[in-house]
Amino acid sequence: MAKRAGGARKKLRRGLWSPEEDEKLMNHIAKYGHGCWSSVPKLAGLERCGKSCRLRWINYLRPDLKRGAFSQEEEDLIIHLHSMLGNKWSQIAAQLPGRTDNEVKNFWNSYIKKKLRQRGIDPATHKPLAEVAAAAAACTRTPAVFSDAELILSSIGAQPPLTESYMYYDGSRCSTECGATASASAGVGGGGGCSDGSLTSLSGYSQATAEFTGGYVADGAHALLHCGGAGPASSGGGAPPAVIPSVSSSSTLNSMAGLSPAATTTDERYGNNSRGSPTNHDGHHHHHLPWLELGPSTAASAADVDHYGAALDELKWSDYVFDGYNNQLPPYNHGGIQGQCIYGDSKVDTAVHFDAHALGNWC
DNA sequence: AAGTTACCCAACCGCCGGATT
DNA sequence: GAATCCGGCGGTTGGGTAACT
Repeated sequence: MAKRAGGARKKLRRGLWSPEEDEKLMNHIAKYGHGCWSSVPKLAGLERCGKSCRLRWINYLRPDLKRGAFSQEEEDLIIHLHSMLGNKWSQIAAQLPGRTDNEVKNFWNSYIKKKLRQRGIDPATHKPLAEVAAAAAACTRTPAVFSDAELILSSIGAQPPLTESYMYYDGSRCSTECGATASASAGVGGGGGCSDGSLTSLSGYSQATAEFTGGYVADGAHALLHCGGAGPASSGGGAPPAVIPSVSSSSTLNSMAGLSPAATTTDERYGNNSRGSPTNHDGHHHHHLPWLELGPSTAASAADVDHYGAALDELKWSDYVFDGYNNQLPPYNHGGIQGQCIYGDSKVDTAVHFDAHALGNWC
Protein backbone atom coordinates (compact mmCIF):
# COMPACT_ATOMS: atom_id res chain seq x y z
CA MET A 1 0.00 0.00 0.00
CA ALA A 2 0.87 3.60 -0.08
CA LYS A 3 3.56 4.81 2.17
CA ARG A 4 3.06 7.80 4.28
CA ALA A 5 5.14 10.85 3.76
CA GLY A 6 7.32 11.91 6.54
CA GLY A 7 10.31 10.54 8.30
CA ALA A 8 10.55 9.70 11.94
CA ARG A 9 7.04 9.12 13.12
CA LYS A 10 5.93 9.99 16.55
CA LYS A 11 4.90 6.97 18.48
CA LEU A 12 1.15 6.91 18.45
CA ARG A 13 -0.94 6.06 21.40
CA ARG A 14 -3.02 2.96 21.24
CA GLY A 15 -5.55 1.21 23.34
CA LEU A 16 -8.39 2.67 25.27
CA TRP A 17 -9.15 6.31 25.01
CA SER A 18 -8.83 8.52 28.02
CA PRO A 19 -11.46 11.10 28.90
CA GLU A 20 -9.00 13.81 28.03
CA GLU A 21 -8.47 12.41 24.58
CA ASP A 22 -12.19 12.13 24.05
CA GLU A 23 -12.61 15.68 25.14
CA LYS A 24 -9.99 16.88 22.72
CA LEU A 25 -11.49 14.97 19.87
CA MET A 26 -15.01 16.10 20.61
CA ASN A 27 -14.02 19.68 21.01
CA HIS A 28 -12.11 19.61 17.79
CA ILE A 29 -14.91 18.06 15.80
CA ALA A 30 -17.45 20.30 17.44
CA LYS A 31 -15.55 23.34 16.32
CA TYR A 32 -14.16 22.34 12.98
CA GLY A 33 -15.77 19.11 11.94
CA HIS A 34 -13.57 16.18 11.23
CA GLY A 35 -12.56 17.22 7.75
CA CYS A 36 -9.66 15.07 6.76
CA TRP A 37 -9.33 12.42 9.38
CA SER A 38 -5.63 12.07 8.93
CA SER A 39 -5.16 15.65 10.02
CA VAL A 40 -7.53 15.46 12.95
CA PRO A 41 -5.08 14.06 15.48
CA LYS A 42 -2.55 16.73 14.72
CA LEU A 43 -5.05 19.54 14.85
CA ALA A 44 -6.75 18.19 17.91
CA GLY A 45 -3.51 17.57 19.73
CA LEU A 46 -3.88 13.86 19.89
CA GLU A 47 -1.21 11.22 19.59
CA ARG A 48 -3.44 8.91 17.68
CA CYS A 49 -3.73 7.99 14.08
CA GLY A 50 -6.57 9.50 12.10
CA LYS A 51 -8.11 6.16 11.66
CA SER A 52 -8.30 5.66 15.37
CA CYS A 53 -9.90 9.07 15.78
CA ARG A 54 -12.43 8.30 13.14
CA LEU A 55 -13.30 5.02 14.75
CA ARG A 56 -13.59 6.56 18.15
CA TRP A 57 -15.89 9.23 16.84
CA ILE A 58 -18.07 6.92 14.83
CA ASN A 59 -18.33 4.17 17.37
CA TYR A 60 -18.42 6.11 20.55
CA LEU A 61 -18.46 9.87 20.57
CA ARG A 62 -20.99 10.66 17.93
CA PRO A 63 -23.81 12.51 19.63
CA ASP A 64 -26.58 10.51 18.08
CA LEU A 65 -25.46 7.15 19.28
CA LYS A 66 -28.15 5.21 20.96
CA ARG A 67 -26.14 2.93 23.20
CA GLY A 68 -27.75 0.58 25.60
CA ALA A 69 -29.27 -2.76 24.87
CA PHE A 70 -30.89 -3.64 21.60
CA SER A 71 -34.64 -3.71 21.53
CA GLN A 72 -36.62 -6.63 20.22
CA GLU A 73 -37.49 -4.64 17.14
CA GLU A 74 -33.87 -3.95 16.46
CA GLU A 75 -32.97 -7.56 17.00
CA ASP A 76 -35.64 -8.74 14.60
CA LEU A 77 -34.53 -6.22 12.06
CA ILE A 78 -30.91 -7.25 12.35
CA ILE A 79 -31.76 -10.88 11.81
CA HIS A 80 -33.91 -10.05 8.88
CA LEU A 81 -31.39 -7.79 7.26
CA HIS A 82 -28.59 -10.23 7.89
CA SER A 83 -30.55 -12.90 6.12
CA MET A 84 -30.62 -10.69 3.08
CA LEU A 85 -27.33 -8.85 3.26
CA GLY A 86 -25.04 -11.20 5.08
CA ASN A 87 -22.23 -9.68 7.09
CA LYS A 88 -22.72 -6.24 5.65
CA TRP A 89 -22.68 -4.69 9.05
CA SER A 90 -22.49 -1.15 7.87
CA GLN A 91 -25.54 -1.61 5.70
CA ILE A 92 -27.40 -3.32 8.48
CA ALA A 93 -26.41 -0.64 10.94
CA ALA A 94 -27.61 1.99 8.54
CA GLN A 95 -31.13 0.76 9.11
CA LEU A 96 -30.74 1.07 12.84
CA PRO A 97 -30.57 4.69 13.89
CA GLY A 98 -27.99 5.30 16.54
CA ARG A 99 -26.30 1.96 16.10
CA THR A 100 -22.87 1.41 14.68
CA ASP A 101 -21.70 -1.40 12.51
CA ASN A 102 -19.34 -2.43 15.25
CA GLU A 103 -22.13 -2.56 17.75
CA VAL A 104 -24.35 -4.57 15.46
CA LYS A 105 -21.53 -6.91 14.64
CA ASN A 106 -20.72 -7.47 18.27
CA PHE A 107 -24.34 -8.03 19.09
CA TRP A 108 -24.63 -10.53 16.31
CA ASN A 109 -21.54 -12.43 17.28
CA SER A 110 -22.16 -12.45 20.97
CA TYR A 111 -25.87 -12.93 21.13
CA ILE A 112 -27.93 -13.45 18.02
CA LYS A 113 -25.60 -16.04 16.57
CA LYS A 114 -25.86 -18.07 19.69
CA LYS A 115 -29.57 -17.66 19.88
CA LEU A 116 -30.09 -18.84 16.33
CA ARG A 117 -27.92 -21.87 16.89
CA GLN A 118 -29.85 -22.78 19.95
CA ARG A 119 -32.93 -22.69 17.84
CA GLY A 120 -31.43 -24.93 15.26
CA ILE A 121 -30.72 -22.25 12.70
CA ASP A 122 -27.42 -21.84 11.02
CA PRO A 123 -26.56 -18.18 11.56
CA ALA A 124 -24.56 -18.02 8.37
CA THR A 125 -27.21 -19.32 6.05
CA HIS A 126 -30.35 -18.80 8.11
CA LYS A 127 -31.34 -22.30 7.28
CA PRO A 128 -31.96 -25.16 9.65
CA LEU A 129 -28.72 -26.69 10.83
CA ALA A 130 -29.77 -30.14 9.70
CA GLU A 131 -30.51 -28.90 6.24
CA VAL A 132 -27.21 -27.09 5.95
CA ALA A 133 -25.30 -30.06 7.26
CA ALA A 134 -27.07 -32.37 4.88
CA ALA A 135 -26.38 -30.12 1.96
CA ALA A 136 -22.77 -29.83 2.94
CA ALA A 137 -22.42 -33.54 3.29
CA ALA A 138 -24.02 -34.10 -0.07
CA CYS A 139 -21.59 -31.99 -1.98
CA THR A 140 -18.00 -32.89 -2.53
CA ARG A 141 -15.48 -30.72 -0.83
CA THR A 142 -12.34 -30.79 1.19
CA PRO A 143 -12.99 -33.07 4.12
CA ALA A 144 -11.17 -30.82 6.51
CA VAL A 145 -13.64 -28.02 5.99
CA PHE A 146 -16.78 -28.08 8.05
CA SER A 147 -19.63 -25.70 8.04
CA ASP A 148 -20.88 -24.00 11.09
CA ALA A 149 -23.91 -26.19 11.03
CA GLU A 150 -21.90 -29.35 10.86
CA LEU A 151 -19.80 -28.36 13.79
CA ILE A 152 -22.81 -27.50 15.81
CA LEU A 153 -24.61 -30.66 14.92
CA SER A 154 -21.63 -32.79 15.63
CA SER A 155 -21.31 -31.24 19.02
CA ILE A 156 -24.92 -31.56 19.99
CA GLY A 157 -25.74 -34.69 18.14
CA ALA A 158 -27.60 -34.84 14.90
CA GLN A 159 -30.85 -33.84 16.39
CA PRO A 160 -33.38 -32.32 14.12
CA PRO A 161 -33.82 -28.63 14.47
CA LEU A 162 -36.53 -27.49 16.76
CA THR A 163 -39.70 -27.15 14.91
CA GLU A 164 -40.38 -23.72 16.19
CA SER A 165 -36.81 -22.72 15.77
CA TYR A 166 -37.21 -22.74 12.08
CA MET A 167 -38.89 -19.47 12.59
CA TYR A 168 -36.96 -16.48 13.66
CA TYR A 169 -39.53 -15.95 16.24
CA ASP A 170 -40.26 -18.42 18.91
CA GLY A 171 -43.53 -20.18 19.10
CA SER A 172 -45.18 -17.87 21.52
CA ARG A 173 -44.26 -14.85 19.55
CA CYS A 174 -45.33 -16.36 16.34
CA SER A 175 -48.59 -17.40 17.77
CA THR A 176 -49.37 -13.85 18.58
CA GLU A 177 -49.56 -13.13 14.93
CA CYS A 178 -50.15 -16.35 13.20
CA GLY A 179 -52.07 -18.44 15.56
CA ALA A 180 -52.07 -22.16 15.85
CA THR A 181 -52.14 -22.80 12.17
CA ALA A 182 -48.76 -21.31 11.60
CA SER A 183 -47.29 -23.00 14.60
CA ALA A 184 -48.53 -26.31 13.47
CA SER A 185 -47.24 -25.86 9.99
CA ALA A 186 -43.87 -24.49 10.83
CA GLY A 187 -42.08 -27.79 10.72
CA VAL A 188 -38.93 -28.14 8.75
CA GLY A 189 -40.25 -30.58 6.28
CA GLY A 190 -43.85 -29.71 6.46
CA GLY A 191 -46.01 -27.71 4.18
CA GLY A 192 -48.04 -24.70 4.99
CA GLY A 193 -47.44 -21.05 5.55
CA CYS A 194 -44.34 -21.12 7.65
CA SER A 195 -42.94 -24.21 6.17
CA ASP A 196 -40.04 -25.12 4.07
CA GLY A 197 -38.71 -22.29 2.08
CA SER A 198 -39.14 -19.63 4.64
CA LEU A 199 -35.56 -19.34 5.61
CA THR A 200 -34.33 -20.34 2.26
CA SER A 201 -36.29 -17.45 1.09
CA LEU A 202 -34.49 -15.00 3.22
CA SER A 203 -31.16 -16.26 2.16
CA GLY A 204 -32.37 -16.03 -1.35
CA TYR A 205 -31.10 -12.56 -1.35
CA SER A 206 -27.60 -13.49 -2.21
CA GLN A 207 -25.19 -12.63 0.53
CA ALA A 208 -22.35 -12.31 -1.89
CA THR A 209 -23.98 -10.38 -4.64
CA ALA A 210 -27.04 -8.90 -3.04
CA GLU A 211 -29.18 -10.12 -5.81
CA PHE A 212 -32.48 -11.76 -5.65
CA THR A 213 -32.38 -15.27 -6.80
CA GLY A 214 -35.96 -16.00 -7.35
CA GLY A 215 -39.56 -15.35 -6.73
CA TYR A 216 -40.25 -18.45 -4.76
CA VAL A 217 -37.67 -17.43 -2.35
CA ALA A 218 -39.06 -14.06 -1.73
CA ASP A 219 -42.43 -15.56 -1.41
CA GLY A 220 -41.08 -17.74 1.27
CA ALA A 221 -39.84 -14.70 3.05
CA HIS A 222 -43.31 -13.47 3.02
CA ALA A 223 -44.39 -16.68 4.56
CA LEU A 224 -41.80 -16.44 7.24
CA LEU A 225 -42.36 -12.89 8.11
CA HIS A 226 -46.04 -13.17 8.26
CA CYS A 227 -46.04 -16.54 9.83
CA GLY A 228 -49.26 -16.95 8.04
CA GLY A 229 -50.89 -20.26 7.39
CA ALA A 230 -52.89 -19.00 4.49
CA GLY A 231 -52.62 -16.68 1.60
CA PRO A 232 -49.95 -16.40 -1.04
CA ALA A 233 -47.27 -17.38 1.38
CA SER A 234 -48.56 -20.85 1.68
CA SER A 235 -48.55 -21.57 -1.97
CA GLY A 236 -44.83 -21.41 -2.37
CA GLY A 237 -44.67 -19.55 -5.59
CA GLY A 238 -45.99 -16.98 -7.91
CA ALA A 239 -46.30 -13.97 -5.71
CA PRO A 240 -43.92 -11.10 -6.13
CA PRO A 241 -41.12 -10.75 -3.66
CA ALA A 242 -41.90 -9.12 -0.39
CA VAL A 243 -38.72 -8.87 1.46
CA ILE A 244 -37.99 -5.36 2.33
CA PRO A 245 -40.31 -2.47 2.70
CA SER A 246 -40.50 -0.11 -0.13
CA VAL A 247 -39.36 2.87 1.76
CA SER A 248 -36.83 5.45 0.92
CA SER A 249 -35.53 6.85 4.11
CA SER A 250 -34.40 5.78 7.47
CA SER A 251 -37.04 7.81 9.13
CA THR A 252 -39.67 6.07 7.12
CA LEU A 253 -38.46 2.70 8.07
CA ASN A 254 -37.92 3.80 11.59
CA SER A 255 -41.40 4.95 11.98
CA MET A 256 -42.66 1.84 10.35
CA ALA A 257 -40.64 -0.28 12.64
CA GLY A 258 -41.67 1.65 15.66
CA LEU A 259 -38.26 3.18 15.96
CA SER A 260 -37.29 6.74 15.71
CA PRO A 261 -33.95 8.41 15.59
CA ALA A 262 -35.06 10.38 18.54
CA ALA A 263 -36.60 7.46 20.32
CA THR A 264 -33.59 6.51 22.29
CA THR A 265 -35.13 5.18 25.37
CA THR A 266 -33.52 2.15 26.80
CA ASP A 267 -35.25 -1.11 26.41
CA GLU A 268 -35.90 -2.03 29.95
CA ARG A 269 -36.00 -5.68 29.26
CA TYR A 270 -32.27 -5.71 28.95
CA GLY A 271 -31.64 -3.22 31.64
CA ASN A 272 -29.48 -0.19 31.35
CA ASN A 273 -26.30 -2.06 31.64
CA SER A 274 -24.82 -2.20 28.22
CA ARG A 275 -23.06 -5.34 29.23
CA GLY A 276 -26.24 -6.92 30.34
CA SER A 277 -27.05 -9.89 28.23
CA PRO A 278 -30.53 -9.98 26.92
CA THR A 279 -31.38 -13.10 28.70
CA ASN A 280 -35.09 -12.74 28.98
CA HIS A 281 -36.29 -12.10 25.54
CA ASP A 282 -39.39 -14.11 25.82
CA GLY A 283 -40.72 -12.01 28.58
CA HIS A 284 -42.05 -9.39 26.24
CA HIS A 285 -43.41 -9.67 22.85
CA HIS A 286 -43.26 -6.28 21.31
CA HIS A 287 -43.03 -8.12 18.13
CA HIS A 288 -44.21 -5.34 16.00
CA LEU A 289 -42.52 -4.73 12.75
CA PRO A 290 -45.29 -3.20 10.75
CA TRP A 291 -43.40 -3.49 7.53
CA LEU A 292 -43.31 -7.20 8.01
CA GLU A 293 -46.99 -7.12 7.57
CA LEU A 294 -46.80 -5.51 4.22
CA GLY A 295 -48.23 -7.55 1.46
CA PRO A 296 -46.69 -8.46 -1.85
CA SER A 297 -47.77 -5.17 -3.25
CA THR A 298 -45.13 -3.49 -1.22
CA ALA A 299 -42.43 -5.63 -2.67
CA ALA A 300 -39.07 -4.10 -3.15
CA SER A 301 -36.28 -5.05 -5.43
CA ALA A 302 -32.58 -4.98 -4.92
CA ALA A 303 -32.67 -1.63 -6.63
CA ASP A 304 -34.98 -0.41 -3.96
CA VAL A 305 -32.53 -1.54 -1.40
CA ASP A 306 -29.82 0.48 -3.08
CA HIS A 307 -32.08 3.44 -3.37
CA TYR A 308 -32.96 3.02 0.20
CA GLY A 309 -29.36 2.95 1.21
CA ALA A 310 -28.57 6.00 -0.82
CA ALA A 311 -31.37 7.91 0.78
CA LEU A 312 -30.10 6.86 4.14
CA ASP A 313 -26.70 8.20 3.39
CA GLU A 314 -28.22 11.52 2.57
CA LEU A 315 -30.07 11.56 5.80
CA LYS A 316 -27.25 10.46 7.99
CA TRP A 317 -25.59 13.73 8.71
CA SER A 318 -28.71 15.73 9.03
CA ASP A 319 -29.93 13.15 11.47
CA TYR A 320 -26.75 13.47 13.43
CA VAL A 321 -26.94 17.17 13.60
CA PHE A 322 -30.57 17.65 14.29
CA ASP A 323 -32.22 14.61 15.76
CA GLY A 324 -29.06 13.20 17.09
CA TYR A 325 -27.61 16.21 18.69
CA ASN A 326 -30.74 17.88 19.82
CA ASN A 327 -32.07 14.84 21.46
CA GLN A 328 -29.10 13.22 22.93
CA LEU A 329 -26.21 14.37 24.93
CA PRO A 330 -22.83 12.78 24.75
CA PRO A 331 -22.15 9.71 26.77
CA TYR A 332 -20.48 11.60 29.54
CA ASN A 333 -23.62 13.40 30.36
CA HIS A 334 -25.87 11.48 32.65
CA GLY A 335 -28.68 13.75 31.73
CA GLY A 336 -28.78 12.34 28.26
CA ILE A 337 -31.61 10.19 27.19
CA GLN A 338 -29.36 7.23 27.13
CA GLY A 339 -27.03 8.95 29.51
CA GLN A 340 -24.26 6.64 30.37
CA CYS A 341 -20.87 7.38 31.69
CA ILE A 342 -18.52 5.53 29.50
CA TYR A 343 -15.81 5.52 32.06
CA GLY A 344 -17.84 4.08 34.81
CA ASP A 345 -19.33 5.69 37.83
CA SER A 346 -16.05 6.08 39.56
CA LYS A 347 -15.03 8.53 36.96
CA VAL A 348 -18.20 10.44 36.64
CA ASP A 349 -16.61 13.40 38.28
CA THR A 350 -13.77 13.46 35.88
CA ALA A 351 -13.81 16.92 34.51
CA VAL A 352 -14.59 16.35 30.92
CA HIS A 353 -16.20 19.25 29.27
CA PHE A 354 -16.57 19.59 25.60
CA ASP A 355 -17.90 22.43 23.69
CA ALA A 356 -21.41 21.17 23.28
CA HIS A 357 -22.74 24.33 21.79
CA ALA A 358 -20.18 24.24 19.09
CA LEU A 359 -21.35 20.82 18.07
CA GLY A 360 -24.17 22.37 16.26
CA ASN A 361 -21.69 24.03 13.96
CA TRP A 362 -19.73 21.12 12.80
CA CYS A 363 -21.51 20.62 9.67
C1' DA B 1 -11.46 -15.59 49.19
C1' DA B 2 -8.87 -17.07 45.34
C1' DG B 3 -8.47 -18.97 40.95
C1' DT B 4 -10.52 -20.09 36.53
C1' DT B 5 -13.60 -19.67 32.77
C1' DA B 6 -16.71 -17.35 29.75
C1' DC B 7 -18.33 -13.45 27.83
C1' DC B 8 -18.68 -8.68 26.14
C1' DC B 9 -17.07 -4.99 23.59
C1' DA B 10 -13.74 -1.30 22.31
C1' DA B 11 -10.12 -1.04 19.44
C1' DC B 12 -6.91 -2.66 16.10
C1' DC B 13 -5.53 -4.73 11.66
C1' DG B 14 -5.47 -5.52 6.92
C1' DC B 15 -7.69 -5.08 2.79
C1' DC B 16 -10.35 -2.66 -0.67
C1' DG B 17 -12.00 0.91 -3.67
C1' DG B 18 -12.43 5.68 -4.93
C1' DA B 19 -10.20 10.07 -5.47
C1' DT B 20 -6.29 12.68 -6.40
C1' DT B 21 -1.69 13.68 -8.12
C1' DG C 1 -1.72 4.41 -16.17
C1' DA C 2 0.85 4.24 -11.91
C1' DA C 3 1.52 5.86 -7.41
C1' DT C 4 -0.28 7.72 -3.48
C1' DC C 5 -3.68 9.09 -0.15
C1' DC C 6 -7.70 8.41 2.34
C1' DG C 7 -12.04 6.66 4.13
C1' DG C 8 -14.61 2.70 4.89
C1' DC C 9 -15.47 -2.06 5.91
C1' DG C 10 -15.30 -6.69 8.02
C1' DG C 11 -12.61 -9.83 10.79
C1' DT C 12 -10.05 -10.41 14.81
C1' DT C 13 -7.87 -9.51 19.21
C1' DG C 14 -7.21 -8.54 23.94
C1' DG C 15 -8.56 -6.20 28.25
C1' DG C 16 -11.96 -6.02 31.66
C1' DT C 17 -15.30 -8.20 34.31
C1' DA C 18 -19.08 -11.17 35.67
C1' DA C 19 -20.03 -15.86 36.67
C1' DC C 20 -18.63 -20.02 38.23
C1' DT C 21 -15.83 -23.56 40.82
